Formats: sequence, structure tokens, C-alpha cells
Amino acid sequence: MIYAFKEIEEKWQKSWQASRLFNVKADPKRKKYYLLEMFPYPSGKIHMGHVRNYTIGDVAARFKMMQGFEILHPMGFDAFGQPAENAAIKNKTKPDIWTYKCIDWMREELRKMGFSYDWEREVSTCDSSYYRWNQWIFLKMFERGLAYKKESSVNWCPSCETTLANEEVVDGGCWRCSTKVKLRDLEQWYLKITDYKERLLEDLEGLGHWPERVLAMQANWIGKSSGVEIYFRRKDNNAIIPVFTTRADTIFGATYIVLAPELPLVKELIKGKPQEKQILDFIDKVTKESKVIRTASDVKKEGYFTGAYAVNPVNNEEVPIWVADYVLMEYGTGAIMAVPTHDQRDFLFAGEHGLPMRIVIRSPGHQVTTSPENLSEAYEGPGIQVNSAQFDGLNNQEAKVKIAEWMEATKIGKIKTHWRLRDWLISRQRFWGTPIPMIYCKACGVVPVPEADLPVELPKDAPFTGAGGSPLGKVKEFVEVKCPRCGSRARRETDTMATFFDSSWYFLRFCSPKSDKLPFDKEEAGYWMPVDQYIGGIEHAILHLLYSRFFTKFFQDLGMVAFKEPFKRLLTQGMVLKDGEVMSKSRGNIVDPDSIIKKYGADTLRLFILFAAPPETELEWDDRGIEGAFKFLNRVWRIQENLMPAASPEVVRVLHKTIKKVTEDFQDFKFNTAIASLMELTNAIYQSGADKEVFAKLIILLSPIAPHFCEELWQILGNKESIFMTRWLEHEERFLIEETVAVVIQVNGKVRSKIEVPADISEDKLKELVLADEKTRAWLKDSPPKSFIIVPKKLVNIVI
RNA sequence: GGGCGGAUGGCGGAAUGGCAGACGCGCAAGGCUUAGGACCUUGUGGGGCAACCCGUGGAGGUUCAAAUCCUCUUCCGCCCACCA
Repeated sequence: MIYAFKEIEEKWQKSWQASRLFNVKADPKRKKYYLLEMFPYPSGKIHMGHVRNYTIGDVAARFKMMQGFEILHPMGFDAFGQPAENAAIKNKTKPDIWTYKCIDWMREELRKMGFSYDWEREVSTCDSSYYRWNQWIFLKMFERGLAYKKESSVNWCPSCETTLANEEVVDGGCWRCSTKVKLRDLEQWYLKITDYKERLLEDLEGLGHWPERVLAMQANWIGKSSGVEIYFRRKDNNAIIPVFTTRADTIFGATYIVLAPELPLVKELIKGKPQEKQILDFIDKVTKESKVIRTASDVKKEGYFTGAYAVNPVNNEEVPIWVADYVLMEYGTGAIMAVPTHDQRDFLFAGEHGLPMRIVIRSPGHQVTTSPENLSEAYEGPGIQVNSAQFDGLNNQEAKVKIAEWMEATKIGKIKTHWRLRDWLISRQRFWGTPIPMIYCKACGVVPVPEADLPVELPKDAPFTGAGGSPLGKVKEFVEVKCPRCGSRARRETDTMATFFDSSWYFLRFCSPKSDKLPFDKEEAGYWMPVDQYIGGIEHAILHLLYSRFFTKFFQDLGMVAFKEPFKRLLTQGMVLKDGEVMSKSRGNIVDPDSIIKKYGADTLRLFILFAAPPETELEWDDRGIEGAFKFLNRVWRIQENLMPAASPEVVRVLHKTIKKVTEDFQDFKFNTAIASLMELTNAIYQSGADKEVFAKLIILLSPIAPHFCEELWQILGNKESIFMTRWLEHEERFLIEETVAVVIQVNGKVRSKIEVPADISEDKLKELVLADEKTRAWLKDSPPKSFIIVPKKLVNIVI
């Protein structure tokens, strides 16, 4: 009655493993397909997000395998990171012990889902056999000047006692623990990803199979903007104050300039002025505030007049120099020209402080120039230049170019491009990460660990108390070393790498996970890479993907790979929701995959999660839906009880239609409609019966989705070899040919009747039959048809 | 403020510009059964006895024909954001 999913699933999981069905080797004679899903952090338990991600991947992998591809489908663990340290403190254990235990649990859970991984390629980033190559890569970057150290004001999470990259600050809080982030000055290691900004931006164009919005997010993050650096001059000593603008067309409307509080020039300008103390206090306040509080939109812009003046180079007008917190030190030159009439931020600020305004662009609709007093907001749209000397009358788009060129020619400015992308801060004051392979020697300075001394391993017995920063610094044997250069006493770097480093190249490691000469074997990577299909969550749309692209380009420069992009196709799967909300512990709405597997089996879970929604959209978990999936499998199971000697032509026709549809849908990752058509085939079989051949083909079509279930039925049907060793099906057109077709008759675009006609009917004959149709004639009455629109085999529209 | 998506029955969702609502859930009726929350069959957008009419967030438009294309608009989601 109900198929024995538990026994069946265990049986086949063992069998696949024993027969090494999914273990692969590069075979240059065959076409390869590298299917990769983003590897998980080993929390110990898989959640529905994992189930969805990996099920989508597994179906694609098995489908491609049956289509004859040599398929690489690996899995591993992104195993470094803070949670292991927290767990170690909480459970009085060590991060490594904790992590490896979690990996064991997690691997077991993944195995229970029946995923077709080549487990012999498993990697964990916390193995020294893996992270030694992080260190190797870091040293190569250091050699090339791509890894460097600098003191800077960084985001600091007081709770985690670590620095955070800007990307890791979410809504003013730490991305992990949400504690309010502070600013702190520290010496930190950076990677010069900005050296790759042009390539990272340009090469997005070759990624036609990536989702549009991911490409947009990446481009946005890199943030190229073209404009002009304009040289204002100090009134007192004629020194240059450069400002950056993308709106050179508004330069004649610049009525003051504003400096970022951190700009050193500010202190110079206010020296000895009455407002010196007030502004110093302001600078002090701003620099202590985290960036997030400062940029909160509801906070009022604060600013002060420095008492100094600058000269606008286009008209020699004297303009006051202000300092305000809405100008950012990190972008452009840290100074802006303010055009209140054509920039809303400047407009608000000017209004507040009574600063002058001048209109320089008139909107096309207005014949008369409105005076600034009448403005209720800045006009940021297109228009005609006014009050702009020789540029009056031009439209502002043209003027923007002309003014920029003029400034460059007269040396009062320079055409420049600015980028949003910053170098990547990778230092973390944590224990559970890759030690940065650097040594500090009093005599020699910063000395890289020689390649031969790698890996720099994490000490096994660091004290975990939870108090005061990284335990690494407290392990004498780790910290105290001899300088590799001069042999005198030296000190090891105790910072570790951000875990995004680990995941920026793991897809290459999977090609040759045991390689001990290099991070990966060139030839193996040459065969398998790039990844043909990458699948993962949209939350990695920016950072992980950008860093992976950066690393790939770096390897390209080292001559280790011959391609420039790591991931050919990208699919970002939607989240799994319960009652319209993301599943989370705090909401208490988690559905544990394990409990579903126990109740219905992995195949049912896989089927449901694919059927409930297309992969990219959000998926609403539905307990009744899973029952439906289970019901369907049982319905298929029972077909074997009533096999007939021969199937009806109708069932054969539906079968071939289904082969066509499922094949196309699998190719496009449209699993929900593929399953719908498998259900239709099943319904047709229940209507008019199936023979063994039709049933076997249904099983093949279903097998990537419900692998254990289909493997068992395949064996019951008398097959000795695994169903995944059989070739995928191809439909035969001859079975799809229908003798008659139903043609819809419309009158003036409205459906009025329907007739059954021979499929190969001529247009004239069809018209004749249509006009002979009773219902149609009633609608036509006396009005003669003006024209016929005929869509062959589908529709006739009569216009009267 | 910028960017990218969405909006279709009671619900999840289908529809190369060509029969809106495939498939599933739910619901209803019937069958089978000692019983069933199992299984099988049938029905199921709304209104109407019916003929028919109305229906894809809203308003226009293009077209013989629009969920689909265009313009405007409302609401929702995600990402980025004092980036000059």
C-alpha cells in the first residue's frame, strides 16, 4: 500500500556508495559538466534552504549524468568561522573537535537526502591540507603587492571582538550577532581587489547566463562613475582644493564647498578661528561614531562654516568653505562643491544654514527662470543651461561634456573616474581561521613565512575562555618564532583570514582535492573548470561571487588557469518560507528536514520542494503539499500491480509528449512543470493502463527527482545495472502526430465555438467547415465575414 | 534617492501575443471498504435556471486577438545608498 521508503532509501544509498557510482575521473575523451552548489557552513544540521539548493543541483547532476556527461558534483564544508568558537566556549570544547563533529552529522544528513556527490573529493576549509593553500595564495598576493598592511579606522564589533568588513555591517550591526558596530584604528591586512576593478566590471558582460539582478548588484557594488575633479583654490594661499563631481554642468551654480570632517585640511583652515573649538569637537564626535549611525537617513545633517573661503575656478567667485558630516572621506576627494538648486542634499543643507543658491539649469517646460526662493526642492532633471557664461543655451547633457573638456583644456579640472569598490579587509582577530603567514622581526620588519614552512598550523591547545580577543595571541609556542631571514627572535601574526578567503577558490580545489604541490592541479582544473552551473542563495550575490571572480583573475595572472570567469551559469534559488516568513529559530517556524525524511522519505521531500515553486522564487512550505507529493509517489508505485501486455496509443502519445516536456524543462531548471507533466502521464496511465515499457520510461523520467524510489522500481522491473547508468530518453516525433486537432473559433476575438478537424486540413477546407458550424453561424447571422485570421492547428478568428 | 523583481481562483502555481487558471493542495459528490484522514472516479474562477455575461492590482493604449507588448498609476518584496 505504502512503499517502504525507509528500507529502499537506505539500501540504495549504501549501494551507490559501494559501487562508487558518483565518483569521477577526468576523461578528456568525454564532455564534462561541472555542477556546483555553494558548500555549507557545518552547523551540524541541514535546513530547508540546503535541501532546496542541493536538490535542485542533484536533479541537474543526475540528469546530465544520464545524458552522458562526465559529471563533477562535489561537496565540502566551509568550516572556519565564529560559531565554532562560540560553541567551543559554551560547550567547553575546542573549535576543531566541535567542527569535525558537526561535519560528521552534516555529511550524514546530506547522505540521507541521497545526493549524488563524489564524496572522495570532499574538502573542509579548516583542514591544514586546505588552508595551507590559503596561505600559499596569500604569499603569492603579497609577492605581487596585492596583500598589504595599513592602519585604518575599521568597523569593530565589541561583542565578537573583531573587525568587520563594510560588507559585514548590516543595519549598523554585526552581520552575525547584530551588536552595534564601533570604529577603531588598527593595523590590518588588505587585499588589493581594486587592482581588478576594471576587469571585474567589464567581464560581467560575458556572464549572459547569470541573473540580471546579480549582474546589476555586482556592477553597482564596483560602482564606476565618471566625472570631473575640479580645482577650487583657497582664497588665502591659493592652494588647490580638489572636489569630485559627476555634474560638471552645474558648476556655475556652486555656491559653497563642503569638506568631510576627517579631511586634514579642515584643522588647518580653522586654526585660530573663533569656531575652532566647536569644529574640533564636531570632528571628534563624527570620527567616533560608526559609519552607520552617521549615514542613518533620519539623522539631521550637521555642519559648520570654517571661516575660510575658496575660489570657484570657472567664475572666480568666492565661496564659503563648510565642513559637514554628509560628506564622506572615502569617496572622491573628501570634498564636494555644493549646488543647492540641483542637488537635493545640498538644497536641504543650504536651506538650513541660509546659504545662497543660483539656478543654472532650467527645466525644458519653463520659459522663465524661476528664482531660487520659489524652489521647494532641487531640480535634478534635464534642462537648458542658464547663468553659465558661454555654455548658456546648451542642454545640460551636452554642457556636461563640453564643460568637462573645457576644464581639462584650461587646467581648472581633470576628467576622472571614481569607483565605489574598496580594498578588501581580510584580517580577523579570531582563532578559528587561517593564520596569516607573516612574521614580524625587529630587524627585518614584516617577513613572509617561507613557502617550505607552510602550513602555519593552528595550535591544538589554545585556551578558550571567551575573554579578551583571540586565543592565538596567548599561545607562546605559536607567537614566538625565529625570523626566517635573520634568525633572531620574532613574533608571528596572530590575525586570521576572513572566511570569505577560504570560499573564494574552493571550486578549484574540488578539481584535485588531494593536490599537494599546488592549490590545484592545472590540468585537472583545465579539464573541469569553469563551473558549468553554480547554484546558491541570492545572499551571496555580491561578496562571495565577487571575491571568487577576483581570485580566478588572479590565478589567470599567475598562469594557473586559462579562463577569466569561474562560473558560467548561475542560478540563485529562492528562500523557503513558512507562513510567509523566513524560517528561523527566533520565529519558531522551522520545519526540520530530518523529521520530514523520517515521515515520508527523502524522495518525497525532494519531489515536494521541486514541485511547490520554480527554483528562483520563494517557496512557501506546506504540510499538505508534502502529503500530495507522497501520494503521487505511491500512485506511481502501484502502477506495477496492473501492467498490461501493451499500452494504448494514447498513453504512448502522452509518454512521448512527457519525454519532450521533461527534457526541455530539466534543461531550463523548470522542475515544477516537469513534475506536472509526469503527473499527467501518470493520470493517463491510470485511465488506460501501461505496459512494462511505458512504465520503465516513466521511471527513468522521474529518477533524477526521486532517485531511490526509481532505482528500486528499476530493479523490480528486472534491471541489473543502476538506472543512472541508462541513457536519458529521446522522444519520437511520430508518436506526437495527431490525426485530428481541435480548432477554436473566435468571432471578433471572442471564443464562440470549437471544432474537430483533420490535422492536415487546407485553409480553404477549414474556412468551409468553420462557416458550416452551427454555433458559429448563429454568431455571424447576416454580417458577412470581413476577414479570417488562421493560426494553423489552433485557432480561427472571424472579423465581422 | 537608485537598481532589480513581483501582483493570476480558497491556496501553491500553469500559460512561444492565440481556448486564462495546466499540475497539485483544499473542498464537494459518488464508489470501494467492518471502518477511514487509505484508495479509485467525477466535479470545482465569479454571477446566472439558462442563453450568456464578467474576470489575470488599477486606468488608458497598440492589435483581428493582451496575463503577456507600450504609457501612466497603486501596492508589495529584495538589494544598494548622504557615493557628490
